Amino acid sequence: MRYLLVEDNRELADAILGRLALDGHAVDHAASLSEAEEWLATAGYDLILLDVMLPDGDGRDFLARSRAHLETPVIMLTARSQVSDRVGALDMGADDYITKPFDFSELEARCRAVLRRRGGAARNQVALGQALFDPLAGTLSHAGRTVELRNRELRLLEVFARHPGQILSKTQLMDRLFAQDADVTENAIEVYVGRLRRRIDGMGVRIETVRGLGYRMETGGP
Amino acid sequence: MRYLLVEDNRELADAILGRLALDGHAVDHAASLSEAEEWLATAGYDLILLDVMLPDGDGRDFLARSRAHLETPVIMLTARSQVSDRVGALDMGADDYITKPFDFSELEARCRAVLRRRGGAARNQVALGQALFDPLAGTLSHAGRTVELRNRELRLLEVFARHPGQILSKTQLMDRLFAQDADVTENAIEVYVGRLRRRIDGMGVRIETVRGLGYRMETGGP
DNA sequence: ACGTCCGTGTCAGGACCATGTCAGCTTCCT
DNA sequence: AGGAAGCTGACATGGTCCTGACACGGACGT
Repeated sequence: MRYLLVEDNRELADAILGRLALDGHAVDHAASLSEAEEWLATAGYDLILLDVMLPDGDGRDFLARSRAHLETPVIMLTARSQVSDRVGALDMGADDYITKPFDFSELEARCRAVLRRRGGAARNQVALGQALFDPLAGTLSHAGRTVELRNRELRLLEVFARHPGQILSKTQLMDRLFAQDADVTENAIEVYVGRLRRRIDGMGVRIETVRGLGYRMETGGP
Repeated sequence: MRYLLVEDNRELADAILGRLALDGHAVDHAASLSEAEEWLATAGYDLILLDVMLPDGDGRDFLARSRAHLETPVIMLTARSQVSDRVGALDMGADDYITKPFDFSELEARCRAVLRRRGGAARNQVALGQALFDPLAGTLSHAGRTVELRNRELRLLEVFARHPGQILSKTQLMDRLFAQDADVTENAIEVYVGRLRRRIDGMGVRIETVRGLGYRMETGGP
């Protein structure tokens, strides 16, 4: 899953980033509302964790403005358990809220709960060439055949699907698949590309090697 | 990628220059704000690394003045982790900041992140005559035909695309293609120009030889 | 608590290919 | 004609990439 964390306290942000990365999620970090908007403009997220107090505005106002054209679920991080904060959060369109300080396991539980609630309703499938990619189900279908992808393969294909035809370096892919501080060899990417290739073989989607630069997904040919 | 490093400590500057050159980036160095302005007037950059304390002024003031007509992303290099420095940086229009002393790999990660954030959204295909050059995909298309370029050819064409119609000496091209300390003959450039020519033959773009001076890309003719 | 299974990341060995050099050739200028 | 500059086919080389095998650890069921 791909999260966006909007939180200006770097210490707390790092802690959350680390913890969520342990669960295998890709988490981007914005320290302000303007930064959050940049992230949102460039990528789709499954969940947004939004602080209330931010250097350039109030998270609730931001949410109210964005709700019209933003369907991603949002969990608010309220500084204190002030009633005003909590009441406002849900009214503004947040899916849940959690008060600081909070236990990480509780945060994870809230995330799962919100994702379950949202994910059950709308499931969007993406066309990849003639194949049909369902990120939520973790499947790829083509010509009546359906393959199931595992966690890492799924995330890898998600990244490729978001940048079709574009060369993605192994470093870029690592940034998406692993946590910043994760100590992983680039070889891991080679291995996962290999596994993904074997799995999607003959499904109208292929991943080409561009020697020295990275990989590129092609959706055209046979 | 083309970076501008604004840093007055020569020792640190050299270290950064060396490291970034290893990644294949072209990095120019300015030791003061006035020098930085000269560089900015002559060339376009993909990213600027800007120190806070400079002999002729404060990097933040410089950034605040320039932000209106400067859309290049900026990473601030703050001397210490002083809160005043850090808070100011983002408000002044920096895209990110990093505190000295920092690890080179972290600097690289920040650079990647900022570039991804900025450039990730709009896929910029460049028109080269009647051909369409897609640096991210590493392809050149013309009249329904598409050729794939490899690493060195791609970088070479990138350099030419950035200076269309301009004569580029073999030395200039070598500086862009190879690391500073790389021990490469000028003949390598001749070889790569030849390979690139063969690949883009008939695509409305050609590279002319200017005897004794270098090469020049022309986009006009057949 | 224990055992099993599955997903994950590393490693080593090998195949493959982009790369840079060279030598001989062509082209251009004087 | 002669020399200098540039072009190109061929080649050795080193790096990049692929893959089977394996160790590890968490998830899960019993």
